[in-house]
Amino acid sequence: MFTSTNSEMIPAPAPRYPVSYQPAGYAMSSSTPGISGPYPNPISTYAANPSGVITSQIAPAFGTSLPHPTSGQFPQQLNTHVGVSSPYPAMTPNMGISPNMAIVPGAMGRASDKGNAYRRTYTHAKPPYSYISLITMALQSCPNKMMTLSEVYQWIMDLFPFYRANQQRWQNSIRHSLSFNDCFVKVPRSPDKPGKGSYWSLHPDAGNMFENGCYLRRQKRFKCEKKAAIKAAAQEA
DNA sequence: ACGTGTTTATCCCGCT
DNA sequence: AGCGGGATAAACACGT
Repeated sequence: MFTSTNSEMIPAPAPRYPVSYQPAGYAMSSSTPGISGPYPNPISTYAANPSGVITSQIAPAFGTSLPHPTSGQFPQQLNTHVGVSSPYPAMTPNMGISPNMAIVPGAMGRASDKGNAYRRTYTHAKPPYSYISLITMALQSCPNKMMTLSEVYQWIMDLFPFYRANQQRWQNSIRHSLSFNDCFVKVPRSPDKPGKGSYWSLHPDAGNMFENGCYLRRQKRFKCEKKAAIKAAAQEA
């Protein structure tokens, strides 16, 4: 799919987005030895012209894979000796199975796993990221750092098969997160780009909420003082 | 009608 | 136990 590393022109599938943005390519990497996580690797975005031809590759904001959910480190920082495509450090044979991993029948695994009837995979497990971090990653992956609600949904579903089910439940949570958390701000559509819903972006003062920390839980919730003051005044009246 | 956005409520969990 | 952050449910308003 979108896994080519050279710069030749690659015909893209029918663009889902009118803007010059395509979501991450998918690389299930069944040939990758060791852990074959369901997460795409690399996570890259591509600019495509209106006819759907990719014109350039945009450097991914989050490196070539997703950050480790608790250390914030990327796989290549954690592990350089195997081609790990999941956001976790590589497993060694005696590490056991992490609680976040699902075990599915149909072994592949690395050579040392031969005889093991199971393949380690995250495919059906809930990704270990909070909705806030998922939204943040989605927004940061986009060249202009803003997305519509439906683009956020699509980004999450493209990357995490888990979220292709029970959409009503988690999408409600996404809307709640966007609206409730001051770190996300609505950006009105420009008149030349009519459509449904606003764009969402990260509050400029929110900083990098997950930079050195945990992708499950922020150290502290970002609160916009101005917004709080307006809210307090409204309740006073 | 449906998607989007806001708000309130409740539960859970980890931390102090 | 109290608190804060997050997940989920649900009611409601609004615009297309």
